This record gives sequence, C-alpha cells and structure tokens, in this order.
Amino acid sequence: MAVMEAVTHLDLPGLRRSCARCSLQQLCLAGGMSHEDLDQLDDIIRQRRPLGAGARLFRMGQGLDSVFVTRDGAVKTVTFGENGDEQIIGFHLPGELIGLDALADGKHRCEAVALTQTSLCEIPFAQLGEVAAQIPGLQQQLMRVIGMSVGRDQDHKEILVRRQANERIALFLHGLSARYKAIGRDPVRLQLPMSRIDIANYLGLALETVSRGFTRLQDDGLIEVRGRQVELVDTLGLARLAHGLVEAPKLRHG
Amino acid sequence: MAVMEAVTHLDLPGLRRSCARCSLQQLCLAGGMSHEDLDQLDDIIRQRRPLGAGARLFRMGQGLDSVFVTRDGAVKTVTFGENGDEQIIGFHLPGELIGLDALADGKHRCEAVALTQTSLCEIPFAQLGEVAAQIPGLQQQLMRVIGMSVGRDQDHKEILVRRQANERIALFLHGLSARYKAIGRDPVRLQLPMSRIDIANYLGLALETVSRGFTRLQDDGLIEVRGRQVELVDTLGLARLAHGLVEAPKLRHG
DNA sequence: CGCAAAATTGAAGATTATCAACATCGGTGG
DNA sequence: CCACCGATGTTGATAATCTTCAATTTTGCG
Repeated sequence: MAVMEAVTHLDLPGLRRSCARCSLQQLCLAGGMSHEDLDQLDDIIRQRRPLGAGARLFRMGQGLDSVFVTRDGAVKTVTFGENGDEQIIGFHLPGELIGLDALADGKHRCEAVALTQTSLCEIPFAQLGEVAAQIPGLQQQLMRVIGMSVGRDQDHKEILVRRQANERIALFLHGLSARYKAIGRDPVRLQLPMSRIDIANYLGLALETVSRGFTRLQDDGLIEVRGRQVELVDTLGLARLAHGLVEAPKLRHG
Repeated sequence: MAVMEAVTHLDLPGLRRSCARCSLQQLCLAGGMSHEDLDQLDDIIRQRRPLGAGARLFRMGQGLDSVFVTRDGAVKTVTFGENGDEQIIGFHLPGELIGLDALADGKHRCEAVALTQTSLCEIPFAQLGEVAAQIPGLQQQLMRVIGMSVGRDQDHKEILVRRQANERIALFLHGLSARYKAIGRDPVRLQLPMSRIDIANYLGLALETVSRGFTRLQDDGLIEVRGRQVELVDTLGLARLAHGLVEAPKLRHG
C-alpha cells in the first residue's frame, strides 16, 4: 500500500495538498463529499512529482493500474493506427479524468502524454473501487466525473462532424474557453498548451488549414493570435460561427 | 416501485425473459455475475413493449430516469444544434447501453430514437445504483459496460478524423461488422437499420457522398450493395482501406 | 547569436458539397 | 393484382474548400 512516496518531503508547489484544499475539488472526484470522506479519498491518492513535457502516463496495451486527474498542465491521449500514425483522442485540462479508455477490458487503448510540465493526482483503480463501495457519495461523484468525460467526447464529435474548417476551429476555441472558465482561468486570453500540429490532428485537419484558419479568424476580428496565446475578441461572433449560423463566410470584396 | 408493468402477462417474444437466459448476457450488465445476483438484477429491469420505428426513449433536457439496453433492433442518439439541425451521436445495437449522456448533470443532452422496431430493457437508474452498491460484481460490470460505450465513442472519433470519405465508410462498415459479430449476427451480410441520410450524418458527410462511396466500394469489389443490405466481399481489402493503407485510390485507367 | 523546430503563406491539384435530375423501393388504394 | 405516390437512394455537373507540396518567416532555446 505504497501511498506515500519519496515525494512527501519535497513540498513542491501543488504537492501534498489535500483534496479538501484543492481548487479543483468540485470538478474532480472530491466533489460534494464530506470532510471525513475526503480524508479517506486523500489516503489513496498519490500525488506525483511533476512530469516534463513529452512524459508518458501510460502506454497502449498496458493494464489499468490507476486513473489520473490533471492538477496543473495538460495531457493528450493518443492512439496509433496500423500505419503508425498518431491520432489525438483528447486533451485533458486540470480536473479532468484520464484513463477511462481502459475500463472496457482493463487494457489501455490510448497512450497519455504530457503536453507541458504537468502535475497530477494518481488514483490506484483497485483501491478506488474499494473505497467507492464504502462511500456512497464517491460512487455517485465517480459517475458524474465519468459523465463529464463522456460529454467532452461528445463535444469532440460535434466538432469533427463539421465540414467547414473554420467552424471546427471556432468550436474548438469556444469549447476550450468554456473549460478554462470552469477551472477559474481566463476564458478570453487562452494560453494553448498544444502545438498547431496537435490541434490539426485533434480537429481532423491539415496543419496548414489550422494555421490559415487562425489568421482568417483574426482578419475577421474574432480572435487575436500571438503564437500559442489566443485572445477571443468577439466571443459572440465566434459562437455564431461555431454553431454554423454564418451562412456565407465570404472573402471581403477585393 | 413500479417494477412490473401491464406488460407482464403479454408474453410477447423477448419479453420477461430473464437475464440468465439472455443471449446478450455477456455484453450487457449481466456479464460475469452469479445466478443469485442475476435474480436481483432481473427484479429491477423493466422489459418494455417493443417500440415502433421513430419512437423516442427520452428527449434532450429530460432527467435521467433510466438507462436502456437494446435487446433487439437499433437506436440512434441525436442532438440538435442552435440552428435546429439534427446530429447523430451514436448508433446502438443489441446489448449496448443507452443513456450515459446524462451521467454528468442528470439531464440528457441527447435524444434517443428507435430506428426500427426495437425492444429493450429499461433499468431505473436510482435502483441500479442501490443494487450495484450491494453486488460488487455488478459494480464492476457496470464499469466494463461504460468502458465499452466509451470505446465506441473513440471508434466513432477515429472514423470522423479521416479525410477520405471512402475511408470513413470502410471504417464504418468494418466496425459495424465487428459489432454484429459480437452479438452473434452474420458479420458479412449486414442488414443496415439506418438510412443513407443517417449514415451520412453520422459520418460527417453529404448523403450523396455516402451513396457514391457505396457504389465505389462495390465497383472496387470490396462490398456488394443491395439497398440496405450490404455484403462485405473483400474483408481484407476493406480493412486495408479502412486503416488508410491504400496509398492512391486512383480511378481505373480510362 | 545561430540553429532547429514551429508556424505562416503561396499556388496547384484533388476531393467533396451542392444543386438538380432521375431511378428505385415500399406501401396504399383502386 | 396492379398502378400510383412519396420517400429513399443514385447519378451527373459545377463550384468551393481543403490538402498537398514548397518556400519562407518566426519562435524558442542552447
């Protein structure tokens, strides 16, 4: 029961803070639980030393040992087709659960890779099951968290079915903004943790198309792009574009 | 606790058959449970009178009362954008769980519509939670079933990111075949329960593109199309196309 | 400061959406 | 039993969008 790690005495920022004092509490597994129950949850959660960009949480085919919740930073989950090409299945921001892909048969069908320096909570799955059986609130909250993950999957699909590249990009930014807002970050000035290639891959587009889309949205006055920092200028217009309410996105005359 | 309905004495085919004798047992919530536990599960499951094509299981915004498992037939889940257009989120074949979209906040964000005459099992969600807390096996199996649903979502995404229409179609048929096989149906001669429009919507394509894709795949000797009956002739070739291993799907010279 | 990776921009070619006409299927009623 | 009708599905032509290949610029970091 290796609950405590060498990490305990390091006192790095964000480490060994209890769930009770975690700002992500409401979004995470800890949501809506009594202080007593939180202690029990705390006991099984391992808080890992921050991972560097590119570090892997788990690999495809590996058994489901733990589920993870990002605490700070960002993670992408990817699969690899027969031809070996990477496909990004999801981006995971703070408070979002990672590892559900192994729920079906106990083996991961994704690989999880840190996009930036990332610290996260690790929850041994077997122990989670045990504790959840004892604490009714945790059981319920686990379902809610799973539901949120399913909801993000659905959002991703709703992006991918769009035929217009700019609509996908607008939806992507719009959704990201909402997620940032939910974790108390600035929903207008977005600091993107992922590259254009990763965005393109996630959106099912060529990277050049994404690049062009960004400049196009900027030219139309919807966003302001400075590398990986994107500012949402005309949130309403962006939302209209995102929801396909712009009939003819014509070029300016001339 | 309205467990029994007027339906009890009807003895329609597929009605009031216990989980223990259900052919879908292994895929469904009943998988891997003892005979005793199955009885307990049986007690909370309502088996509904078959629904006609077009009937709705639940609507968007409605509270999560029950989850459903298709027993026979097929169901689609759809959302409606701001502009009112329908978007198909998933197709649900026998043994597949429906209703997880409401797990996050207790309200459905999809609508579920029967594609053909469909009979299914209804499981009141509150009671499921109670029983699951008592039966450790059910808890575990519930996770597995949720995991399978998440896996299908991932498959759907992997279809949608494909840029080539024929690849999407090939992947769609390939995946459908696998699901048919899992429930003991012929994985080669597929009887599609959904229209071309629905397929196009699900694949993020125009319906004409789907129609052309079908005939193209037929011309290439991969499938044989007779309306909604599609026979997979060259399964290997179809898989190769599905996985993007065909470099240049050129037209025949001339 | 310089280099490699990341991002932008340009031009050409290919694929798909769209509009439109036509064929086919299934069910209903004569 | 056949004919009709609407719904469903197929096919054709055109225009628009996206991908691809290529060159260039910018960024980030040692």
